[in-house]
Amino acid sequence: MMDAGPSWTKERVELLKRLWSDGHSASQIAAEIGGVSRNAVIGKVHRLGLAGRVTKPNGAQAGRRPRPEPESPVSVGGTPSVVAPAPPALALIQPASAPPSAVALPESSRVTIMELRDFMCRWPMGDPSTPDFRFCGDRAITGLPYCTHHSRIAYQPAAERKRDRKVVGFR
DNA sequence: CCCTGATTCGC
DNA sequence: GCGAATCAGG
Repeated sequence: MMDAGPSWTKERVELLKRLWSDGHSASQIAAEIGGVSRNAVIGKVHRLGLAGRVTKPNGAQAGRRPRPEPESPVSVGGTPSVVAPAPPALALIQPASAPPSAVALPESSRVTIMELRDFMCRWPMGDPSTPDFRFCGDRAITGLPYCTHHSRIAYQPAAERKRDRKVVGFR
């Protein structure tokens, strides 16, 4: 019987259209239809002109592919030695203007970056990528970015470590 | 690392 | 036309 590779039959295309317009993702559709990869689905969607269900702001659509460039077969396989401009240290940001509820600060409440003040502990709490990210906000030790509690955590001396020295190698 | 869609290009 | 590879981004 029919065992040829399940190509884009009319039925499959219609199913694709329906699922796509229903908001299913490409991988979901691929799994639903079966026998095709999500790339195949995406490719088909584009060929059908169904792409761009949601118009994103500024046409800031995902993934662009500028120009891979095959790489010269003749050139020597040299080390890229790419320049790494990465900044040496992460600068902590602090608000220049006064926070919403300035003056009176609760002793121990977490603060947002907008509420963070010079004298507040900058110990990060939570996931910076989530909206509930906060800083400790307690009174920081003068001259240090952290409160007493977090300073102890941040600046742990190498003490209490010399005991129990096991024989690591020869001697 | 998981996921998303977009794009390119050899087939 | 097809879709793997590769990309950018959440």
